[in-house]
Amino acid sequence: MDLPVRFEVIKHQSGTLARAGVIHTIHGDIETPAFVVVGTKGSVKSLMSEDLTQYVGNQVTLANTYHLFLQPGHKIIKDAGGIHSFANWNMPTMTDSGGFQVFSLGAAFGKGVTKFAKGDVESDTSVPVKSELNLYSKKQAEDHGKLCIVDEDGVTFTSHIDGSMHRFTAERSIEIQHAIGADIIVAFDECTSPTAPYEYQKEAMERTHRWAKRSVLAHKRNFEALRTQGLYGVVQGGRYMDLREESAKALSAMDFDGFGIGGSFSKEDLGESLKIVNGILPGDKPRHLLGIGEPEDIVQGVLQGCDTFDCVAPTRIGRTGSIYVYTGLTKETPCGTFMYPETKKINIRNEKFTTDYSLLDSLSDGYVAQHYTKAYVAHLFRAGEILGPHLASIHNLHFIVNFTKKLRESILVNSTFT
RNA sequence: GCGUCGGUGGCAGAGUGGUCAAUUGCAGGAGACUGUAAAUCUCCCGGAUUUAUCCUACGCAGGUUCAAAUCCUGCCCGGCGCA
Repeated sequence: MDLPVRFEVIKHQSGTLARAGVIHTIHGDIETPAFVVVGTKGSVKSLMSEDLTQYVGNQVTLANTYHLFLQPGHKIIKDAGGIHSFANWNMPTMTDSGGFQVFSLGAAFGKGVTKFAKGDVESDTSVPVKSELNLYSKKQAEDHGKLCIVDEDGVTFTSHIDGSMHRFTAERSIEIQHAIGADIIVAFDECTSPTAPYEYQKEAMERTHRWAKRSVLAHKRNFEALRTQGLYGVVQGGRYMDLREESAKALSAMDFDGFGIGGSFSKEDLGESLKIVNGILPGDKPRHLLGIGEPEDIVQGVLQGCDTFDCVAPTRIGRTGSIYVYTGLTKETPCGTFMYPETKKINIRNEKFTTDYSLLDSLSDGYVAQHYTKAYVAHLFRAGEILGPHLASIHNLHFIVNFTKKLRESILVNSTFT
């Protein structure tokens, strides 16, 4: 019997960890490196499935376990026949475990912290070194200014929707992901804040390893799921190279179909960090860089051996008026292994675009880029028309999906056979 | 014509003797956004300028006062009512 998620490397690039390959799933193949479109609540914000297949051209989407669990509830998705039929996503899909929400609703809640640390980050001393155990209450969460609290066994969330309390454990997350039915599911982990001190990062990482083991066991207990869904484990360790190394080793020893690389990074060390991790992770399994996907980051990730990337940036910045465009120049990767197109972002709401009748991006071959002008999209944004964010989202997604595809082609053209 | 209410920054609309270059919303200018608490958030928004400060401003013109967007007089303009 074939594994539900099977990875095939087609070419390695000499001198780097970059590789081109294919991830085979029951709902189709994913040619890697590939960008994964994010549809957290089973919806790529403002896009219907046909927008994805006809105008974006992505191969795979990612939904979120925590969000779908709260709304509409995984039972409804299961009864609807799984996420593919429920959302009309006729392509490979992934679900994230909810581990990111431990960060976004926990340590990062109300603090404006992102998983990317720029430069030196002051440690947030309010982060407890020892996990808060038991005795959780809504009031406690409010006192801590967060909507979730972590303990050894799992995480207790206060719903950001209605304040109701919910409990996630490794087993629970896997059970929900089985019900949702994505092709690739992810072990429950804790995404830590870049402001958390070393001691906490280490503790959280070790706990994530324990959850990873439990996730594997929970997955193996479900024979139906085992036949149709692949399970990824998540490497943690934050900004610390020794922890990253330790985490990669620990996860490599477990029986996963692929790996996610999660947690927080410092912008400067992203490449170095990935190099260490991917130098350890087994070469015959796919590696997904969780939540990172600005063009330059993807170049870094591909060079250092990552195969897939998801990121909310294209849709989120698109919705708020930032448009990816090519500059027309080419850039060379740091080690000179291949050339790639230089990109930049423009703010389409800027005054100067109101009378700019040129195409949204004449150098991009996307449908939106080639059929709508900057002046028109600028008008849509100014007029508050929903079509503005919609077109911007389609364009940015097509742009980044295609940008990643170009990197794949570079590898195929320039590289040696494996 | 008489009576009455009102005329505030691009617009709407607070303020009704000093704490007012004037609350707030919209419009406008710019920025942010990386496993989506996000069709969101932040900053700027009379002029000159380095914070300070100075200048010009609350229909127009005078006046009262140490001090007026705020009080008084006249004028201009608008709504409503009565002729």
